[in-house]
Amino acid sequence: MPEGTPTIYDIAREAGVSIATVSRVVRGEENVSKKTREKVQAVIQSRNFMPSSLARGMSSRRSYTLGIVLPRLTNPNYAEIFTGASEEARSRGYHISMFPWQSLIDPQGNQALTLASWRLDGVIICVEYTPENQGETLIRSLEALRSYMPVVLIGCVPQCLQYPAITYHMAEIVRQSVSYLTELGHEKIALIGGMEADQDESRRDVGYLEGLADHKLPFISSYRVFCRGTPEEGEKALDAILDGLMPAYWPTAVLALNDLVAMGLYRSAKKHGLSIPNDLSIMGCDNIVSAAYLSPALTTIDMCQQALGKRAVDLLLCGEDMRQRAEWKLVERESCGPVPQRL
Amino acid sequence: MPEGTPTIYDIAREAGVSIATVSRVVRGEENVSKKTREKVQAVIQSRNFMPSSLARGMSSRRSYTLGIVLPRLTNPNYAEIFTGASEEARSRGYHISMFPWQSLIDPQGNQALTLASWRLDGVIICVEYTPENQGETLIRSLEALRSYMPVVLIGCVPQCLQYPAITYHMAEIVRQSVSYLTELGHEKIALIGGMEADQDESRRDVGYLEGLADHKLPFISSYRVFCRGTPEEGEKALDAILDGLMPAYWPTAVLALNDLVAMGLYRSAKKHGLSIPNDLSIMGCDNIVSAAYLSPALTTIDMCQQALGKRAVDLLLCGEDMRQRAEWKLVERESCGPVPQRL
DNA sequence: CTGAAAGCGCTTACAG
DNA sequence: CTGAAAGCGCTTACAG
Repeated sequence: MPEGTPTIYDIAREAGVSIATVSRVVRGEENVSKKTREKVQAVIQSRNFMPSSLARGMSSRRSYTLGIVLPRLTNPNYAEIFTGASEEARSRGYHISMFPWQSLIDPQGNQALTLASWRLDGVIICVEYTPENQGETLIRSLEALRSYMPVVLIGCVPQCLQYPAITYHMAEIVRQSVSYLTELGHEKIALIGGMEADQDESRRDVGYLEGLADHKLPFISSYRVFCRGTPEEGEKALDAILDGLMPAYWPTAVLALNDLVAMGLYRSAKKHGLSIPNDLSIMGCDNIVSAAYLSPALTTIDMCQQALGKRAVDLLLCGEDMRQRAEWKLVERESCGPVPQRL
Repeated sequence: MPEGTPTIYDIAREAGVSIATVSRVVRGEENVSKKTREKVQAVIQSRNFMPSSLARGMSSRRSYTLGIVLPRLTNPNYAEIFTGASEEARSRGYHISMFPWQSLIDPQGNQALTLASWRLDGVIICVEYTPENQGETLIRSLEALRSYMPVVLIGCVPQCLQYPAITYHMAEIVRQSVSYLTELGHEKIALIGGMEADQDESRRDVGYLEGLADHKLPFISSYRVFCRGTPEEGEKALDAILDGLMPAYWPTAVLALNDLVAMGLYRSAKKHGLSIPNDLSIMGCDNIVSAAYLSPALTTIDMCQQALGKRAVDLLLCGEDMRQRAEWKLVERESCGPVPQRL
């Protein structure tokens, strides 16, 4: 930081008052005479004085700053969560700052609590259930962090963590998605999903099996594939299904982990000469901006990410210790259609 | 912050040493006896002690934290910049945290320097040239901020700001894009651009006119439209061009402000019964992840955003006062083809 | 190799 | 309505 940065002492001296008075003016306290206030404000203006949040945070033990940590930004829906959280925080007089996942767990998978060092007023953590960040390290990190600041979790939260959280209810979502597809006549429905958490209600595969059972459809193991949430992985996953089966056994509908994966499925389908939705129906999840602009436009699940971000801030600040479920809705577009009649 | 948070005093007492010694161990100083070090480290471990960045920043006058402010996260390429900057910062022992645009300028367009209060070791600011954030407020904010911390700018930087910066050379990019399209035989080329900065080299429209002149093509004013960087705006912009002209005068190629706008153009084209690239070639800018998964895959300009983020950190930390140009490259995919021969 | 002391820039009771 | 003083949790010379 440059040398000349003015402090509260500089302002006090120049305005001919004590630092306590400057502090009162800066914090907008009422009990300052109009005359003094104006004098001090004039000096503040002229020197472009901005009090140090560091000093303020130390002495008041509040930073009026929240943190949010997102696993990766390449998935646009995290941007939505951030936007929602940011607006809600601001409207309540808080500032919010985003920290990379490495502030919690470093690339080698070690606990890395730089986040804790910031003494924030609270932090929202979006957890994605992947082989690396489930398990011990995550849990230990969170426990340690909790002794420094309140934490609210978003996503697929491990059972053992009884924190305030907003959880994705993936089982129910997938189950209802299966219903939606069966109403269109589909019976050969594949799931290209992720590895979600350790509790049934968060697991896509659990909801998938329930959905099949609801409609008395058999479970065909080659229709259920796990993959990561990128287009590349999605493309590979569908390739694997299609290349491993005779066309007569190809699924007529696929539920994708998320919209990015769905984009990969589009490419795989094209490669295999399948037209969407005539030969193959595809359903995404997240409703990212691009989803509406794919061709055909992607039918997907809107996870209401902005609202989610707002609610997380709300939950963090009200201090209640509860779990909530994230809201969601199915967005019908063009990528799901009636089952092909050819067979 | 919870009450029980341990401080350096707690550790010192428990380990039977002075706080200076604890500080030395925490900071990894050499001159501590092995025995003392181990004793202190054991206590640190057991208490999960994490020193306060606030206190540390105050006393050392360094935070080892950088900031980055992005105009909005809905454009995925900002996520790329952040990712690149984040990696580079980490490899140099710095932490980086993202601040929303409101930390600089509030929604009412006032200077809002909460950013300055954080006494960061430096900040990267991605500036987008829009009617709201050009002009006085931005410039005053930046000037004030600069007295608190080093600043590096990315993007379309107003002429009058002689800061270290990495600038987009949009004029040259558009000029060469026009060339690329003329090589495919196009003569009726439209530009759906933005309002970039006040200097020629940053202006798409300047490069557009140069490109047309290079190839002795006439400038047709209805082919040049300004719009914001969203799909909706892009769709409207092309609608306006097509609806305002007889089909015989429709452009055969369009340069879009960015990939999101290009997605909107896809939809407008479809609505007007135009097939891409047979009837209309479209070129984007940014090379966001989705670009490769549109149908047809989008030909675009890769702005090398991750590399850009890395370079910005580099520039910030080396402290040199220079302007650099951002690198870029044309990515040929399927959305640009030979001019239609029908006419 | 280790400790005592001052200081970073604020806020917060406490007096007046 | 205003000021003097203590304290927040560290780092940094300075002594020893």
